[in-house]
Amino acid sequence: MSHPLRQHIEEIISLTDEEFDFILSHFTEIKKRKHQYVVQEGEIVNKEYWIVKGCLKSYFLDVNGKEHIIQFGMENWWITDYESFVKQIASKTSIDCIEDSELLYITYENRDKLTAEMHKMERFWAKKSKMGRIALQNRILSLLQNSTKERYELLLQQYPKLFQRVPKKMIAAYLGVSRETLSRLNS
Amino acid sequence: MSHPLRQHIEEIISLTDEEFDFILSHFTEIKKRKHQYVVQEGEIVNKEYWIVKGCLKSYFLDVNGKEHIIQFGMENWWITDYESFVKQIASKTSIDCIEDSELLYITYENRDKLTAEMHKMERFWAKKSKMGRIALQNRILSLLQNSTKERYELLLQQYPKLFQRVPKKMIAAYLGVSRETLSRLNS
DNA sequence: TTCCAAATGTGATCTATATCACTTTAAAGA
DNA sequence: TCTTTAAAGTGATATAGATCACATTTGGAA
Repeated sequence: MSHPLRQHIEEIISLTDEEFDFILSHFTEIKKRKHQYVVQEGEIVNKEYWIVKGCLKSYFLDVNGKEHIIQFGMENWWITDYESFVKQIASKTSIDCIEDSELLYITYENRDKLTAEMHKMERFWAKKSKMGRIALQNRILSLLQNSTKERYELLLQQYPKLFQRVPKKMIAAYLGVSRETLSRLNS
Repeated sequence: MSHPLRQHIEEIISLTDEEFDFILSHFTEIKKRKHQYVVQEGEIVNKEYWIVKGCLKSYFLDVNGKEHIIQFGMENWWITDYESFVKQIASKTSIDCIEDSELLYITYENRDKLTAEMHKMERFWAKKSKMGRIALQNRILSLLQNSTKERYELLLQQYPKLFQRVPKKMIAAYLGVSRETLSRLNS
């Protein structure tokens, strides 16, 4: 069985063994424990992470110290502070591990290099960027259109595994609702 | 003075006269009157529009017939149903002119062709896609974090011109609030 | 200029959700 | 295993915003 990252990339573009080895050589593996961070607010993020195993959240703390979750990440997902990574400015968000996690990261420089060296990967990331944008637009539409209960049920339906892995209060912070209200949705 | 589209593209990549002429040859100009549509819900969108002059809205009608505005477009902005255009599936949204408008459009095929023929344009659109994604993420953050009044004031501050050009009820439909509540924010 | 439709403002009421306070349950360390 | 901390449930209350109803203003179209 091939490397999970290879399977992931080959969902979009096909690769030879040599090409994949070349790609993989631009990545580094790291392990993090639950509660450890991979990105901290204020830093200029120069890595993009691909999740081999585990679960993470990217979140923003507002002026009142309230947490707003932008994204959960699980196996086969990419995670970083995208704005900081792309623009090379200070990050507004942090990323923490919700479980012990195994990650592969690529640095900004290596991603740049790989994009230039290998046109297929430029296309891969362009596609990912397009798909990410579409997903965000649909989330906005859902925030405008659906009630809290509807958004809760849609999330439950789309990512049932998430509910076994992350505390409800984080689901609430993702949906933009208080944990008390979320709790009462079940009754 | 050079073509406005050239100025727009040259904010990201520089072009020779020949290159720009080549790019422009892939576009077609159209004019639309106020209240005319450029995209209708249900169609497979195969054009991306660049606004030379005018003002448009892309919106979604929910099951109750309530309008939710995804995006306003004014001079130098791109507009289309991005999900329909990229995935070539039926559009969930419609796009109407709020004012008489002059548009340049590029078809899906021409965009594909131009991307393949001219690497610079592949990079241009990749950059646009990244920036679009960042903007959407910030809008989600704002929906999660800010009160209606704060979102109203942020919009007013970011796009003051918008308030002279579009009815308040559309601003309300963009912010995700009733027109009555928006009206009361001023008092 | 007149007339009609759309846009806007505003009062009264209803409802979903936030917030605060406290209890119960579960999980993680020591 | 015990102890501490985090998570989750629930009642009471406050509040922002939706909804309905109607008045007023504005902008086009005839």
